[in-house]
Amino acid sequence: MNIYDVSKRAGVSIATVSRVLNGNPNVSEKTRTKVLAIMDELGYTPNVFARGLGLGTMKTIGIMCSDSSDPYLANAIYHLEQQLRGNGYDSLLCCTGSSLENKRSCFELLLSKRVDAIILAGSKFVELIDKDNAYLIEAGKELPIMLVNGFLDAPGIYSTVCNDYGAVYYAVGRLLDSGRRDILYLYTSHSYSGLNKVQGYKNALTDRSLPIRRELIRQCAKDLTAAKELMEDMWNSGLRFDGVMTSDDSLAVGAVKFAHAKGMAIPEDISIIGYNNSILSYCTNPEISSVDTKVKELCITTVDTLMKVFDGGSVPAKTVIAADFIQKQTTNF
Amino acid sequence: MNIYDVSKRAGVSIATVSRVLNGNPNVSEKTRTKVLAIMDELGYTPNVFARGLGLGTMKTIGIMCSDSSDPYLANAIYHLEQQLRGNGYDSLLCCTGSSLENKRSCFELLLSKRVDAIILAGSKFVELIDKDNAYLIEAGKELPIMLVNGFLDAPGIYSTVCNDYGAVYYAVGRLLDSGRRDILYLYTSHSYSGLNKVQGYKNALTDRSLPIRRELIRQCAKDLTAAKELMEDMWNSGLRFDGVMTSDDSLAVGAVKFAHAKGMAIPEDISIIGYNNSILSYCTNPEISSVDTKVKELCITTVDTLMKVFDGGSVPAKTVIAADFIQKQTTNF
DNA sequence: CTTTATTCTGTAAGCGCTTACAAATTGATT
DNA sequence: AATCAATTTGTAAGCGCTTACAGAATAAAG
Repeated sequence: MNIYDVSKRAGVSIATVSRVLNGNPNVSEKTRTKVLAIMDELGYTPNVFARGLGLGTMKTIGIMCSDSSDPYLANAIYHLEQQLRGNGYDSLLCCTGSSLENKRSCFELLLSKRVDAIILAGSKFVELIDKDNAYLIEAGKELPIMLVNGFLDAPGIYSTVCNDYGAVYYAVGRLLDSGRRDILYLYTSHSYSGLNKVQGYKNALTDRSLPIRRELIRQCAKDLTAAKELMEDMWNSGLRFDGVMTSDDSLAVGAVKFAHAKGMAIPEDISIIGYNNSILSYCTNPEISSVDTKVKELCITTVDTLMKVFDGGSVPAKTVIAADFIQKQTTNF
Repeated sequence: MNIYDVSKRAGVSIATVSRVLNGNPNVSEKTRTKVLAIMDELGYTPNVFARGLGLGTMKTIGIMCSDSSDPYLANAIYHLEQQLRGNGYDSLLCCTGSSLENKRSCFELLLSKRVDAIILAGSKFVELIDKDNAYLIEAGKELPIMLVNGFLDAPGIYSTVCNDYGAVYYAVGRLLDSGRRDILYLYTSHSYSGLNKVQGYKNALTDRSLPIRRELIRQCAKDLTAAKELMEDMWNSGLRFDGVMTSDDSLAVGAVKFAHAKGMAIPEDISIIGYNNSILSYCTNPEISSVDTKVKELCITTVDTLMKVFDGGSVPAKTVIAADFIQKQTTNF
């Protein structure tokens, strides 16, 4: 069942059938409806490979993420896929894990599959593809590259980011203004957004003429138990804090566990703020106040931007989405 | 840059280059290494579209799931993608949501993309594609269909399922044997696995000559709050229970919230058992005892089976994976 | 040094589609 | 009725690859 069968049955040439297939306007209304009817009757589906060969594209977008089972990324993937399909594009998914080598090979895989664009979901990408980003910058010349929560200033590379700096600045500011003084900052990685977040933390302090204490800024694996244990270690070594700002909800859950273990009252003895407002922040008791990073909006914007790029429109290299602070039960300001 | 360039540069015909590309043994070692060297030198990547046209396949598997942001499915997708890529296949992802219409159109989309097989992740599929499954059964004649946690007895359709019946039978049995008598069973849907689970619950009772009380078997939206509120309604209307078995961790989290709200001690006043042993079950205090459904193993088996199908080997229509009960803090038997 | 079997390589015909270009049809204008 | 422009259609040449088949080269055997 191919274009020949349709053309024969409809009494036209394959060129005409192809034109109908591609919405070419140079087809009389009469033949168009006729051909469409035949296609329907025969249950004809154009062969995507042949189509791809001719057109050089298969309307497929590559999505790369480190780990699709991370609640935040899982959410992003869902929304990206929905938006892409809504625009007639398919999603080729690649989960890279965290090894640089794997990231590279996934990227090349997608390129070899001739995807029309690549979306890098998650901020841990940019700085890991390679040191000086030469690799990504080169790729950006070949096809559009969309960064979700990452930024790289180069032609063909477009970013949609959340206002992480502002979100943390605000949240930590509220903690400080409500009288907290020793605020621990736990983060998972020094990614693009990670750097912005920590800067928000620092500036919230300095803008209030408060000192930045390096011992209160700590990296931690994205793991409930790791966060809890790190805090216990810190506490047991004499360090004190009455507030915790985190770069991810999972760390905040660990903080709640820490507080429970120590018999501390939340938020009276210790305030805790999560990040991403994922389902995790709703599971604990008390529920964790968290920053809603608007994943859905981020994804919609990313895909919208991509479509504009395809249409040849001029689009901003970077779009910033405003985050929301969601007050739940681990803060009381 | 195409196969011609390579052949010219290597001083051989395109047929020979193609043979090298496809690992055809009818190439002398000398020419093979030479061609490979040239490919490498030129950075040649075969055009997948042309390849697909010639071979009729692009080594791509379609993965369908209702919602990739569900923790369980997100995990499944991750492992499926990893396994598939490890076997040289790409993953085309489609998130269908729950509407039947959407499921159908996703399925047809994947078919039209000429994927080599379709994996349906999540048990809510089989019974929703259509009433009598005629649709799926028909598709199974065209290409392999793999069901993860679903079952349908038809040629070309292969299932990998978790022993849900046994898992629930065991867990509820332990609750009963530890003296609990009024065990609430909350489930999200009457999917294939859903039916098996509830049967496990029932048989655990009847095998102990205990009555099945219909008012203790309740459906509930897969939502923390919904579960909590349902339980409150039941409790407030006078119903009493000292144990809760759920078909999903999210419901169990809701149960923990209910217990907290009522000031009940866990597990002394009420035992709670989750399902899937997802990260949610580790977030609460106390942490929720849960059934580990071995997603990774399930996915590995699914892909292994698929590869065997491709190789033409005879494979069982259904493979069962044993679940594990993970005792944490919401039970004490 | 033939002859024959074996291994290796090249030729050319697709795979199903797109599209430039030419040809045919239609309609408007004189 | 003849002319020309505009619209619609068909022809045929790719797109880059695979593979059946034929032909060349090599090796084994006489």
